[in-house]
Amino acid sequence: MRVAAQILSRAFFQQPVAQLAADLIGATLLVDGVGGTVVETEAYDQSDPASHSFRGRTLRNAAMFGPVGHAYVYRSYGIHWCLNLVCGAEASGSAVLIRAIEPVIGLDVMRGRRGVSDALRLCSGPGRLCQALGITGALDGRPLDAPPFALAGRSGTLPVAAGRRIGITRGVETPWRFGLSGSAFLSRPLRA
DNA sequence: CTATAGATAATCT
DNA sequence: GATTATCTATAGG
Repeated sequence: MRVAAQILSRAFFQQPVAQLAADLIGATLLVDGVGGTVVETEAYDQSDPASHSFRGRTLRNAAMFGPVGHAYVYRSYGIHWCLNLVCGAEASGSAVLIRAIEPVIGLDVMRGRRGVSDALRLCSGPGRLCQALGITGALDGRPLDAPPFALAGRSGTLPVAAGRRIGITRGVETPWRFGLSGSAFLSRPLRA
């Protein structure tokens, strides 16, 4: 078995967005040394009516049309920050939303930022994990292979399940939500 | 356990 | 003026 985690290459981010979203399950994401294992993602691309990039480039979603392997961070419902990883072909407007991670490193830091002690509620949701990891709009467009980010791929094969995305009103039929089967850290259970 | 309201601001119609 | 890739607190079964 492999011990050291792989640094993710440029080619990794140039996969089709749904493939990348599935392959990110099990990856390790850290911000300033705080974070854990990705257990839930959703894919969005420009042909998808649920995507921020659907109506073309705007000031907010500019990072989605920038280089792959960078972050797209936006404010949701005026309150929360949400983290995406830009991917696909260059300037294609594709990104993977990170919806939940299993907290592994820096639990006390995350508890302090979140004001919650229960590990199951620390990072189980896109807004929650951004608060726990200290992700804000200041990180929008930043490369994922340089500080404060650290991202490493999984080593083996994991049971990944797909389902419908959450919180959208258009494109609901597209099964582009992916999660680690059976994980207790999903924002919501995945049903087949 | 499920259901619903309220917060809060950029973007879109 | 309406909508939104959300979360929390609170009320009810």
